[in-house]
Amino acid sequence: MPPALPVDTPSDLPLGFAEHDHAACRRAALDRAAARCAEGRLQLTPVRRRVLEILLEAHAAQGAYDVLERLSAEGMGSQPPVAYRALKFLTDHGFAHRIERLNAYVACAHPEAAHDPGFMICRTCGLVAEAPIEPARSALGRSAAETGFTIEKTVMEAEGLCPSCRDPHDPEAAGAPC
Amino acid sequence: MPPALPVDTPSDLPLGFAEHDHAACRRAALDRAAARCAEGRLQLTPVRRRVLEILLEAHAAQGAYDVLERLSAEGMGSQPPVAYRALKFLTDHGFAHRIERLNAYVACAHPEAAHDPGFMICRTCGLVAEAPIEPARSALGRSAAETGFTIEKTVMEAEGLCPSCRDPHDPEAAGAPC
DNA sequence: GGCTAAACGTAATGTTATAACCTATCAACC
DNA sequence: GGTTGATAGGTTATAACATTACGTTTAGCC
Repeated sequence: MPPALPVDTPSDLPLGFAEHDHAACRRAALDRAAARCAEGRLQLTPVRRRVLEILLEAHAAQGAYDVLERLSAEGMGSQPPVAYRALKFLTDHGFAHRIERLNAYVACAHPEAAHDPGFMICRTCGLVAEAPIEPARSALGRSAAETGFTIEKTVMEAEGLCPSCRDPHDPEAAGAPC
Repeated sequence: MPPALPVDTPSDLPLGFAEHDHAACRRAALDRAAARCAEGRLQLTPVRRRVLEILLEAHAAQGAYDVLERLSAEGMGSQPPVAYRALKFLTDHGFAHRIERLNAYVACAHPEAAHDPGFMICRTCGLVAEAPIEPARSALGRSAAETGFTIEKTVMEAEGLCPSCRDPHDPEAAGAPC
């Protein structure tokens, strides 16, 4: 068995596509969320914590009803609002993001700071990688500036093939297990 | 009554937010679509044509069921697949786009050529302006290139306030009637 | 005419999301 | 110690969005 990989990815790939010690990755994200909640007087209640854990299980998006099914199996509520309320808390506070293209949710890969996220979604393996975006520097941001449009929220999602799915046999192409 | 405005907007605002002769705008879009269909052996059937007309009525997004209701009132089909099939035809061939953020559809503002669209969505008046985007030059495109991710489709949507809704009394701020 | 492919009509169902109302908990305050 | 207000959770019902499946019609072609 190989030694545990560091949480910070050795390659320059974004977290979703890079091989890494995911158990540590999950733990770290959960700890950061707990710390942020403690600071900000936000309540990381059992349901909210569990939903975040479920989202953290993989760098892939999960539907609200998938999450609900997991909760339900564990006796934590069986009706849609339970899942939607927890997901709203997590997305409102930046612990998770909604992927509009998929009507689904992912844990945030950079929960340290507020940011406008962009996503790369692999249509084959379903992995989602998050890239921080500066709206002002995006193509759409430039259009908005010219137009006088005030951007409040951005949705930036690209769908396609991740390195591993594109070149299944290329060892250079990352190592996320697809 | 003022003379008709030219279809090409006098200001540098994108179509959705700029004052313009919308009747001419609609006619032109419909004519272009008809021409493209004739060239490409695509059938612009009555239902498809009517759905495009409905979408062209305003530079705002309409839900599939809004469209269906209109069709239904005119005796052109009353079940969801009627609307969804027509919308799929229009979006597949670039005559319309889907706005993921709104689960809704807009007529394309630049149907001459294939393009990756970006959108500015005003949360107050609902107007949607389309900006052509070059994915390769977008922030997400640069991330993808570094990552080795192959982009096949992009979703680029900004939600916020259009010039008119932000500065309701400023005559400089376009003139789209909100 | 008979064939095929594309489009359409319709019923049923699947998937995603929210409204509305009530209860539980807990801390602040008098 | 009881009242109050804020926040979270439980539950029912329903709204909103989308697709599957299957049969019929239409248009073009041999």
